[in-house]
Amino acid sequence: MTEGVQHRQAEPGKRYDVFHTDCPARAVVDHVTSRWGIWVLISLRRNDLRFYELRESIQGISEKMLAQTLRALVQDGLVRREVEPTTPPQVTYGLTEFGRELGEPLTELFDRITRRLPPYSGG
Amino acid sequence: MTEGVQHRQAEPGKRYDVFHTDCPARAVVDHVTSRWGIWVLISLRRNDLRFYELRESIQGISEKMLAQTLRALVQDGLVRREVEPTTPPQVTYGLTEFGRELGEPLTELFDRITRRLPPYSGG
DNA sequence: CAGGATCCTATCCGATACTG
DNA sequence: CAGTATCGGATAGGATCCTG
Repeated sequence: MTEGVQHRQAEPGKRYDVFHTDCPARAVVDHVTSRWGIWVLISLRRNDLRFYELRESIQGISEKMLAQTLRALVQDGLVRREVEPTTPPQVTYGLTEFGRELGEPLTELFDRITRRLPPYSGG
Repeated sequence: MTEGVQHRQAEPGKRYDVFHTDCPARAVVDHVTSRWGIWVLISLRRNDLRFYELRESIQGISEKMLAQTLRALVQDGLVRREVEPTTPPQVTYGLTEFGRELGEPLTELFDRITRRLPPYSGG
């Protein structure tokens, strides 16, 4: 990290850094590291997916949380949403360049964890 | 922290990965990406810190959450805890090799976000 | 299929008080 | 200093029902 990041204090008496909650980056960090955000991002790294494909890929996620997570990620500019006006309607999600940028360290993180912790004793 | 992971059985032909399981890696991911986990890890990358130093470094964190986060991270083998039997007692926290391994992508993630989102216009 | 609205519970997390 | 224990408000998140 940039060494000076933490103490980016603005006013005396009011300590003010990214570790605290006011920084806009903090919101992105929160979304990315939210319970489901990381999985959505990693899932979409491979290829674009539709809503139900995402839901199946990330088993355990509820539709509500998927929609909510997706919305936050789209707003943050990490995920791109494409609606095809067919019948029935198809919505495809994919990563933006920013999303792909963040997907890398996220995948690396995930990778390092699983490399160290064998997923299943049975294989 | 979040231990309420969906229990899912392995079915033949069914994809079974860390995305939707009680895989041990999932717990680590949850701890690392917990509200405070990432900041503790990043803080400790620079150098070892004592409890109160961590608390001051990560402004906004309560003692309860710091202790709780630290405990989880120590249990996961990411953080090392050293007690010096002095008076008053001193406890120093530092990263294990595993912790340092994970700190890298975490820092990279954080770095890429802040690089894109300038923390403060006035800063 | 893709999601919004609602209800409700689990948990997170901060404040406070106390211990060694 | 370095925590632990407890309480209570806030919120995250699941289940279900409903719509275009």
